[in-house]
Amino acid sequence: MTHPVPRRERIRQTTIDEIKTVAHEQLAEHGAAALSLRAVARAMGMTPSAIYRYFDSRSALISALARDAYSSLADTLEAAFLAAPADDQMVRWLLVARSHRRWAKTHPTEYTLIFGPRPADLTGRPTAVQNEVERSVAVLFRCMQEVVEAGIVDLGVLDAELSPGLRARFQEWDCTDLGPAAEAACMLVWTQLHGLIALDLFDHLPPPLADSAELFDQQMIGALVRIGHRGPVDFAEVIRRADLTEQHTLAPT
Amino acid sequence: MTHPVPRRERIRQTTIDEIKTVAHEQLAEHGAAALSLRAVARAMGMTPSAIYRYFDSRSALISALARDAYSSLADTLEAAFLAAPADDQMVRWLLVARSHRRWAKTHPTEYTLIFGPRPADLTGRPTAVQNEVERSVAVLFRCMQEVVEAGIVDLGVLDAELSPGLRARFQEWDCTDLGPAAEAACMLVWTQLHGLIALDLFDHLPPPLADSAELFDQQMIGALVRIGHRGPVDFAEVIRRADLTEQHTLAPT
DNA sequence: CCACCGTCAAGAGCAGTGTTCTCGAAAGTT
DNA sequence: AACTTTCGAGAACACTGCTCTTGACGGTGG
Repeated sequence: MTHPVPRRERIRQTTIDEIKTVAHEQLAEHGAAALSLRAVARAMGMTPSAIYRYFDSRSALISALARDAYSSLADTLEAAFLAAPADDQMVRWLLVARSHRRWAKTHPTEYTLIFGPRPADLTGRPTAVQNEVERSVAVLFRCMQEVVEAGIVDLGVLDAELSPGLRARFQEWDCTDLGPAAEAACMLVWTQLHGLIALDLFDHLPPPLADSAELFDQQMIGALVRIGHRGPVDFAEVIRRADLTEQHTLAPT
Repeated sequence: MTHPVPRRERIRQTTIDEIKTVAHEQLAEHGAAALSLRAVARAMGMTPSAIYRYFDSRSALISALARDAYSSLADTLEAAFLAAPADDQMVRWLLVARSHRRWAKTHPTEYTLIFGPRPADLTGRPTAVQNEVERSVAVLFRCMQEVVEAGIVDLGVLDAELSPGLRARFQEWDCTDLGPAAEAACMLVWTQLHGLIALDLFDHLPPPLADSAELFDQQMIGALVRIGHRGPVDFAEVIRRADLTEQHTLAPT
């Protein structure tokens, strides 16, 4: 049988992958700023100049790693969404949020690469990255949509809070068929999620609260509930259900 | 009259200040990672080695800048708190939050220096930085205390959400005489505030929402109100009052 | 007044970096 | 077999943070 893809390009792709792998290790160890092309080349028995056959510059390499990071995060979120129970929207949201936090904790350097200052010279992004990030927010939107449709939260309260100008901005965004209030709700939980993860990851929380999964759960459930809950919510009960399904899906690996 | 402080140390302090000033400019222009000791020395007609008489290393310089940034932010917040009307706790909180956002927008590199990944090798911090950051959170606590005492929000709802373990952690924190629920409330608005500012500053918001003061106001008021509001709140009215006092205090400069 | 001594700045130098160039060897194509 | 494209090596340039040594200046004590 013949190879549909030329042998030349195949081995080229493998070296590209090897470069990215080695670079990924260096990045995970010493941080993004300390990523050295020469060190990467040295680690894989190459000359620094040879790397330039595969990446135009150091920034290009980091950009590629950043794109992979975006993709990895999106994969994780989608997987969490699909693995979560479809009939319990509250825990589904909590599990998605948890997987986001877990990913950030397991891939700290990638997280800073994505959400840190200036995403590593991602200037020339021909919607390559954009697609990946939209996959992530899509998961968030689906969670929100489910929660609203299930009648768990009422967007009426939040809708009343929106100023005309802000509502116009949300309508201009319009990346879904949900209304402006739903988009505002997404932004709300989104900022809360990112805020807590970032503060935690960068050691800006007081010691007793650092690395606290409980604080995260409480804030994430609360973020959803406070949008406009109908009736009281037993936080502990939600957490217990989430823990249960998580053990169920994580155990048989 | 004689100088109480020796002339020697005085001129030394001025050169230290000059180094910090020049470094600050370079930092503001090309970012923190691109700060070059040689460039700083070149800009002020010095030799690179001479700078080592004043700063042990490049990290030491950046740490010094970071400390100043912390101090600057704390000053800004305290000033905003004092300038705000004491009888309108809701707008007082909004004005403090706004000043935080404004500071972040006017000092982007300093903000990333503070809240970005690994605060620039701030390993040896003998509570020097710690004091400054506590000044900042103190302002937040005072806002929360005022709002609670004024009866604007009810901590009872939030208190019911806390799990025993989480309540224990908050009590262990105990950096104020307010209860665990109040501290949880502070963390809530704190994460929301930081999350939105960080996302905005690092260009992670969709274009229609980028750099939106309206979104910020809505989220900040909402964060406070949703903790446990008594009766409906007219967001537009709060914003109008805040705008008024802001024009009042900003105009006569 | 002079000698002293701590402080300062300069200069050279080391090890490292990203990047660009040229050149020879290998691989694939005709 | 000849030609072309691709690849890697090596040298070189302009940087970087940092260290060490060598003088020079200035305030202070004899």
